[in-house]
Amino acid sequence: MGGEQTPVAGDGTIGKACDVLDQVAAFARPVRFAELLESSDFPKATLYRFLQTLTNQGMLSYDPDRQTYTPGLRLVRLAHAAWTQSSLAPIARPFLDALSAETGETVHLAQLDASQVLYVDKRNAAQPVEMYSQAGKVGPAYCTGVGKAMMAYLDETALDRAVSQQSYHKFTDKTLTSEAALRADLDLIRSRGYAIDDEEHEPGIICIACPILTSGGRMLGAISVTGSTERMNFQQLETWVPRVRRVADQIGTEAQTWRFPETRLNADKDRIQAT
Amino acid sequence: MGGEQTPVAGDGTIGKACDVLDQVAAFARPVRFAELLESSDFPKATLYRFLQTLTNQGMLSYDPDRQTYTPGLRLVRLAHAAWTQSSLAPIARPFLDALSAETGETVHLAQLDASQVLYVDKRNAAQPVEMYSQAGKVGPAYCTGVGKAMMAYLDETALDRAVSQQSYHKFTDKTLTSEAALRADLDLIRSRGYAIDDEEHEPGIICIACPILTSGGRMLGAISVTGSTERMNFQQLETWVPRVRRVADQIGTEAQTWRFPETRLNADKDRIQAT
DNA sequence: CTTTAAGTTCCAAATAATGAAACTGTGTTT
DNA sequence: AAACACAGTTTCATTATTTGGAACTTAAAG
Repeated sequence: MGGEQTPVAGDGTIGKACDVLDQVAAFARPVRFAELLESSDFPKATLYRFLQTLTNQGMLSYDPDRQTYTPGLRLVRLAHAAWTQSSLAPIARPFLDALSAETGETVHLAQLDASQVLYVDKRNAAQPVEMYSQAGKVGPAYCTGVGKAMMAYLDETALDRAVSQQSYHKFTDKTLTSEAALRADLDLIRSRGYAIDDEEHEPGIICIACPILTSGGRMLGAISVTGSTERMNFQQLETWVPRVRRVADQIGTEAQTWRFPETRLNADKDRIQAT
Repeated sequence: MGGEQTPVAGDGTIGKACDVLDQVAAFARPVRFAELLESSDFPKATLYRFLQTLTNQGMLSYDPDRQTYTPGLRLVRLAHAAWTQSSLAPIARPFLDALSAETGETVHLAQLDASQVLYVDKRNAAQPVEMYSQAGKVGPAYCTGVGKAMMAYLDETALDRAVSQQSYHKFTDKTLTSEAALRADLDLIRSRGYAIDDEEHEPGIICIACPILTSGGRMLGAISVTGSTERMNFQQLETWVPRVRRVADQIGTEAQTWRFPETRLNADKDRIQAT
């Protein structure tokens, strides 16, 4: 399964440290030193010192019983800050609530991270949102509605990089599996103003997605409404397009206008009320 | 060499980079270069390059319109991995569900991170009191039930460090504000097996908390049941202690026994069902 | 058109990272 | 019990990166 390596290499020591973090995260389970060593380009001593330092910093966590590493708690703390300080997710929240209530369908808010789709928030008709089990997930960009909607509005440089970094795995027989096919679809998306995913990632799952843009044309993210072919077809799903586009525009405008509320030094985060 | 100057100890370049991340997160809002420079020990050029590199790595995110930095999306992705790979949170989940259903009160799962309480999971009360804490949030350790429960079971070295790192701000007139008072309470907690928070953090909020320990005595975290003085007193709340302790023990045992399920290389995480 | 502040680049000196090899400790085989 | 294999840890001379004062380039204010 190709493309798990970050060829971005550079950025000195910090870049290497981040690579190690990604590597640990990529295992999707607690991992031993020897396993990491095998899948790593670093020599033993170097990798060892990285793990020591990162663990010491709380970016990794080490289980002495099992002798395994996992991504650390400090990341959770920092991610919480990332989520709340973002100029997109907190703003979009009420809009997602509304959109979810109106459509009764699954709604996603996504951003682009390292040419991948990162789901930042979600409304599922049935289940309530659980922050770190649902948001934070990543998915492919070339075969999802939000992914294509976002890529379509990247500037040329970023687009080239993003397009070339996709892995083009054929999830279904409708998946676009070439750069050319993807670029053609992106052109279509730009002229139409929204993206569709016609079972390109999962059979039976279709969706429409709109980019979130600032007035200056900068792409911030995307939102989508997802349905299943068992319950609906594209005709029905596309009736939501104007609504979704309006919501996307509103979020884009607000995100641009919005200033972070002034925090008084004292009574800002004392509302924890939890022991 | 001495090196007594820096308030924040550094693990070389990586430690410094992490400090910068924390600093950005600590502002709790998008922050400009100049603001960071002012609150930083680093010289201009150094800080500048750190911000460049971290932004480039996705650990920070830069808003070109506003010229501000916030913690980056990559942290959200990594935190998601931290949450799912942790040997505590996923295991504790069903137990929290059960405890929440039985008690009808707010239930927290916390871990210790840098001598602070980090809330890792949470269940809201049936009759939701106004509550702002959420997963990822941090709180003080010296005046919360979970915080004291965890500190009481640290080994001597870690305890000394933790106790000395508390800020001892007097939130209410019942807050313990000295190292001596805290240590005395921790002794009591050890002999009793659970911690109480008697409005020490917020007026009207009381709670009982039990540590989660491995059979080897290693402290993994804590769980708590929180109530409000308007609806109940300690007599009532403490009837839950045996139940909470049993749950904590079960979680501790499972966390120790548990092996991460083998991941098939193929059909691992494609169940995203999101476009 | 100045002036001031904010952000960016340069480069020699200082510092930190590197990694081959040697070492330690633990558990297993002969 | 000695010999071995193995996973993890430490050492240290070499090499590469980081550092930060100062100079430079905008961008806004007077």
